[in-house]
Amino acid sequence: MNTDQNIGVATTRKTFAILEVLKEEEGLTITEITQRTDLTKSTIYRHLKTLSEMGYVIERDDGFYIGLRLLEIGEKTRNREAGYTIAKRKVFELGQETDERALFFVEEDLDGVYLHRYGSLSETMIGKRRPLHSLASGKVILAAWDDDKVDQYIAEKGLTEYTSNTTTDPDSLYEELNHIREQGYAVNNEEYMDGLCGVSVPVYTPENELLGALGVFGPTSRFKDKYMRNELVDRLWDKAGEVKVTIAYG
Amino acid sequence: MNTDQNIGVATTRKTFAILEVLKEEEGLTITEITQRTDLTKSTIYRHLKTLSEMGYVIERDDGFYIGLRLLEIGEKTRNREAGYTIAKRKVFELGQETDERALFFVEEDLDGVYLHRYGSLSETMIGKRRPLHSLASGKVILAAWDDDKVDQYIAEKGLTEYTSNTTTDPDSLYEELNHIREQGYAVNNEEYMDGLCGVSVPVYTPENELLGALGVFGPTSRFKDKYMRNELVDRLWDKAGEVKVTIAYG
DNA sequence: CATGAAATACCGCATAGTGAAACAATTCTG
DNA sequence: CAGAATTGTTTCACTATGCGGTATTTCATG
Repeated sequence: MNTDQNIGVATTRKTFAILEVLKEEEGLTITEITQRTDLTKSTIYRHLKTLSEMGYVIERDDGFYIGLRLLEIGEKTRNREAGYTIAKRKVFELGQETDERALFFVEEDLDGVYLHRYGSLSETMIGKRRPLHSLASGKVILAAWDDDKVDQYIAEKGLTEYTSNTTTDPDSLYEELNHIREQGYAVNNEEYMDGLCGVSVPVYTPENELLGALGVFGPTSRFKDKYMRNELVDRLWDKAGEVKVTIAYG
Repeated sequence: MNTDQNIGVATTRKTFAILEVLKEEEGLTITEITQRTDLTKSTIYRHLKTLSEMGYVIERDDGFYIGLRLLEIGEKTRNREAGYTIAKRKVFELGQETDERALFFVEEDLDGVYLHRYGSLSETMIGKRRPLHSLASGKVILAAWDDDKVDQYIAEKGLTEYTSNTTTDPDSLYEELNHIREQGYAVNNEEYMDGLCGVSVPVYTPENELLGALGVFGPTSRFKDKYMRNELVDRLWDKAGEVKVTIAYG
């Protein structure tokens, strides 16, 4: 067993260190990237030239930018499953019909990731990662797992406290997940961010495998218990069912 | 001047050679990637281990997949400009209102790239690259350039013929671009693919810089001249104007 | 035109990536 | 269930290649 970081290619790590910096802030110059990484000017220079020659990075007058060839690669993940594309449509419909923010959420490496979102003002949040135990959609995914995998999540990721409402105790989490399994949906009551509530349901494939979670979220002022548990949940179940049916019968 | 491919980091090229293969076809094993590249088994092994350790690639039972961390990086490009996000909304509205396929198109490295699209069945096409001279949206972008840049496009990319309707002669192209500049929109009459027509308008920022092109496309049977040039163009102009206004005044 | 800063080019050195081959694990096959 | 075949993983010696310090050029600025 080899657990040290020495496996693999150090050069590739450097390349992605640069790309991650550009993801955070575009239009940086070489010397600005020097300050944000522990890489040398010549190293960054060489890497950026390589990347821009291949189109993964774009060089403009004011600095370097992420290239659209990386978008092309990344988008592959959103088209992997037929259900993902259908879910995209459902997210938009949800947003339009409820006039709230809506999302489709999947898990990767024990993180929750936004795959589709409706209702963002400036940023789409797509690809952003969130802790599963602190969001309605995340808890829906946890509830679909067996105890072993939930244990693994707790062990590897920990139940970090984001607000005073975050579930940080394993036993409480297990109890809550059982409850979610029974009722078929999850609610987030300001557990990740103060003032933000949400409700979410699981989306299954025709083979009854979990595809992801479909959810709606918004300000506490508007997201009262009755609103979420009656109006929104029913609509979410409908949409989740439509995804399943559309996968099966087009 | 250094024009050979020896500039830069060869190792990074190998990493992306692997990622490009996975973009084309996910779920490949190491030996399958060996057949699709000129890389050694051990090299691919080491690169994949590095990439999956960083989350840019996901290892499953049946092979390797593009990781969502690459989606996160790639999505940065779609949120770069405020106008991009607004255009996304407009593309969806266009699709809903016309019940046709709609797109928002930008240029990078002399290629046209789909940034937003509505109405795809299985694949979103986002990030896919198309030749500018063979699509309505591409010609709109060419028409916004000065002759020098159009010359550069012709020289570097060439006017490849995709159908018998593709404009392959520089003089005809210049003539057509002038026409597009006058009328303020472009039409694609089966110039990229037989049976496929489209119409597109430019989208400008409040500073009157070209942001991209907004378009609608569909089958020749439905996309008659009057339909495109009256109904659709007016609606496209409206939406393009709304993008501009929304950028300026929120 | 001088000054400073950033980008680019150069180059010797040692590291780190490479490929071949050996080994282990897994699957296929009769 | 044994043996074969395929694939994944590890090892290792070699040297190609990535690295960083420095030199040079370009560019902006006063």
